[in-house]
Amino acid sequence: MKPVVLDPSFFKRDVLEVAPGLIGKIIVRKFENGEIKRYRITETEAYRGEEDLACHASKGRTQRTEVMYHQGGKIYVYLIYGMYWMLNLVTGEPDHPCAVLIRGIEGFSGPGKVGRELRLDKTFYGEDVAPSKRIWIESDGYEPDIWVSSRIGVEYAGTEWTEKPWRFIAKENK
DNA sequence: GCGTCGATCTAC
DNA sequence: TAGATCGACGCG
Repeated sequence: MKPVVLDPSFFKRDVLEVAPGLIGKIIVRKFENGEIKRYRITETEAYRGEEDLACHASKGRTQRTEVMYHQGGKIYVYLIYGMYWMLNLVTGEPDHPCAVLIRGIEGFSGPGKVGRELRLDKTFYGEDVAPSKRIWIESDGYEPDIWVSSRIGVEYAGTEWTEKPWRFIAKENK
């Protein structure tokens, strides 16, 4: 099937639909030299609103979390441990601060490696996910079976939120 | 202003 | 199992 660019409406749904929906989709990165690379998404995690203590928005609306309060289809990046840029895609309607963390793409397992491969930096913050920009998503109709588990590295949020089955992995990849 | 810590990865 | 490395956040 010929790849089609995902419509912005894809992201304006609940993050618990978008996160598994992104598994098997293709993330496209246009680099500064014009080179375009495509990577199939193999792993995602959902972060869902202020009540989700693992979500950065649980701290409220700040300069850092601002973009999550916008409508779906924008990029939320942040620096972690002083060296890794995490790639997130904002989902849902305005004032519902949710985002999907891209934890893995084909050939690169782990969100830090994803950010490094895609050469992210702070200038991606708030950018639209669109072919006119540097990052967008395509579908070629491939829909792998999905494995679900709890989220990684969010123990600080307490067991209620750590145990949510909000991590999605392409089964063949596992 | 200052201390703490993090949605990670790598090497020892 | 600890170190890299720095911005956001909380406290004062």
